[in-house]
Amino acid sequence: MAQVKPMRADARRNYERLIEEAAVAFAEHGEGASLDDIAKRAGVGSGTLYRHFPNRQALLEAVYVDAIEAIAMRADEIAARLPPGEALVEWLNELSERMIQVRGLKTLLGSAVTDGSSAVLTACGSSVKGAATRLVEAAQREGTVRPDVEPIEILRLAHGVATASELANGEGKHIRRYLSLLTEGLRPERRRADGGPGPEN
Amino acid sequence: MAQVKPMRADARRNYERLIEEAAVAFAEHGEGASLDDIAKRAGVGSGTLYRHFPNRQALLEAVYVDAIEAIAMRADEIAARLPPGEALVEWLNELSERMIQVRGLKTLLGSAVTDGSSAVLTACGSSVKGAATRLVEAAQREGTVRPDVEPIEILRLAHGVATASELANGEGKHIRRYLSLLTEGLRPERRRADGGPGPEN
DNA sequence: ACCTGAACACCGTTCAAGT
DNA sequence: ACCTGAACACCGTTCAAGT
Repeated sequence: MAQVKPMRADARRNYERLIEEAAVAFAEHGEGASLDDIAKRAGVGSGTLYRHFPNRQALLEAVYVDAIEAIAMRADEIAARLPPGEALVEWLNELSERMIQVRGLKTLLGSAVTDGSSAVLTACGSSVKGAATRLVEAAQREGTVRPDVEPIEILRLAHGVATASELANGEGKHIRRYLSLLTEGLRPERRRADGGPGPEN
Repeated sequence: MAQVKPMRADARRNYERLIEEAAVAFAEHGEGASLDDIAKRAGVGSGTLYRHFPNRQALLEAVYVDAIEAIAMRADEIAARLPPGEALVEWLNELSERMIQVRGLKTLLGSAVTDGSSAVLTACGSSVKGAATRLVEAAQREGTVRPDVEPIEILRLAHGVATASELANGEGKHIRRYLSLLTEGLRPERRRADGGPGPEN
């Protein structure tokens, strides 16, 4: 299942070179980097780039799949270390940080949580959605997150928090701050400072 | 003070025609509409467009100043009708709605609340910042908004909310929902359901 | 003082010709 | 089957020449 059709040796080499150079170019010039330039740097004709990646989105995704999968896996690592509520916040923090630090990742993840997102991107974003769902539902069972919020809503709001932090300054210095302003709204109204949702009557 | 240098009649006419056509083009093709096309539709050479508007941002701003001023003025209308806390939320709702409905306005207002925003845009965004400041401070005096949040932070978060709603679907159906998830975090933790911040000791 | 529009550099995308 | 690169259409931006 790994490879439906084994690529011809030269095709495979070109494919990999393109991804390498695309990663460099995106990091250097942002997600709008010249596709022609990427092809040239990879030592292939521009037509070859289009053969492998029909549009910029496809190339962006190929470049960032690993980073996206890594984010999804971090969710479980964090969940094993922290109580559900804190784990969710911590993961959202890392997610937002990466969206700002890795140029192009924000737009890509944005399309992944958009209502009418393409089938290609749905596949790529689904592991992130899965991770979010696990964290959110655990926190809801724990009682630290409102039971009426959907995981996808939280992902979209994290995207919003990243956007807000980006406005504040280029890097992600304000993520924690904006995230805390948001999470307070995600919690059920607290009646007490101590633990346990003590029965009222 | 209205006009430092009265423009030559033809220049003034071109200036206005450009803004008119730019408004149509931005509404039709988004904020990335072809500048050359706008010049052609306005019946002027492309150089004339650049003479009046050195870059796309300048043109966008000229097209949307009125809309931006209108938003700022709405703040006072709403403040006269509702208690401070509700007024803020209502205004943020209208602000976010317009950011989504009027193409290009979101990016423009985004630059206005960005840390290192250009001098041109600062001038244009300052009335919005003023409006936000009045509403936020009134709500803080009333005790319905945390005293440690800055107006500019709330403007950035509203931008984030608009972004999140945009991901949810093209129009702004989810703004109220996402805004309420946020505002819960803007309120000081409620100890009581009844009014008045009763003195603790 | 202002306008015009050709000219330039740079894109993305396609496709006939090659291997 | 895959690659090449010229060709095309379309940008933004500049600037010499015009009024």
